[in-house]
Amino acid sequence: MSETIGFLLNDSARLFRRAFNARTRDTGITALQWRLITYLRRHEGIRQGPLAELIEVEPITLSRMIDRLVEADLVERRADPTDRRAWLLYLTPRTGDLLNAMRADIDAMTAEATEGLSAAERDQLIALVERVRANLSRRICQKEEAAV
Amino acid sequence: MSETIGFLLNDSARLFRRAFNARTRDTGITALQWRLITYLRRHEGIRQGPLAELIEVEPITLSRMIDRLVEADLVERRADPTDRRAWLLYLTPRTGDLLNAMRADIDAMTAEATEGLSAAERDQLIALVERVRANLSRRICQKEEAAV
DNA sequence: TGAATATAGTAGCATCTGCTATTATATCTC
DNA sequence: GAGATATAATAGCAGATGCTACTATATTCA
Repeated sequence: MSETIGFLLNDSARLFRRAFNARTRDTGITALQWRLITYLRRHEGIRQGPLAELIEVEPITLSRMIDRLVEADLVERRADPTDRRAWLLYLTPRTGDLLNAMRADIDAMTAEATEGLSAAERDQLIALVERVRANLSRRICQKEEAAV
Repeated sequence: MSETIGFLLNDSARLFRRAFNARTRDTGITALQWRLITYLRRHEGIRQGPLAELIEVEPITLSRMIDRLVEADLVERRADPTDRRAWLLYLTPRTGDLLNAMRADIDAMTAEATEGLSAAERDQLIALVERVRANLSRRICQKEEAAV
């Protein structure tokens, strides 16, 4: 039993990304870009820093994802009038159409990934993985607090 | 509820990698290198192709990971006497010591990630994620068969 | 045997990720 | 107000990942 939960999660996540990207390659949107956009849609006008914190990636990671989305005309950076260091993030008109067009694929992917699981098992899976995520998330915060 | 299981898995896996790498940085070994080495230890003398298939990554992905491990003197590539295209992979003497030294950290990480879960819940989590992984793995195979 | 086909591995390109360090701007403190 | 400190974002570097295309070698088949 040397297969720990960490590596199991990593494998599953990677296989999911691969399947997702294979399915949506013609749209030019990757799995993680789609997910970032869905977050952004619910927080239009947010700065990069808080968005990075929200999805719990490093600011530089987000910065580069935004670079590509701006390049693809899916996201717009507007100067923050109250702070010249900061950008405010907005979706472009293109984005809504793309999200809608991809929605069915996402749902199908999710269904395939959880095929054979009962509704109760799916709920339980999500609940358990969320607890793991919370544990790992909490560790980081504690570490930061300890450093202060 | 737009948080699908795929993205949840991805987040958890990423946070696990981050915590793992922060903890083992002084060893120079990343989470995924450690995991590759543990596979390799049980299959010394294997070729790159079959090992890639075993851990279900693309051959080129494995090839580059092996490059780095060779560079770090943890893995050795020996020419296959029966096929001049192929390499046989072996661990170096350094590797065993490193694995033993890291074992405690891995176990601690896993414990932290599943903190608050009962033994039964941990088993269930692993069982459910394994089913998801199997689903996603199977999809690829079906696709390949369909393509033939 | 020689040409067609298949296989083992790698190169180029791109995305995602994070660490450390840096720049530009804002805030705080004296 | 000026210097110290903090913050928003980015640059350089590196690892992990996969796609397409390629090279070198092996196998097959005519």
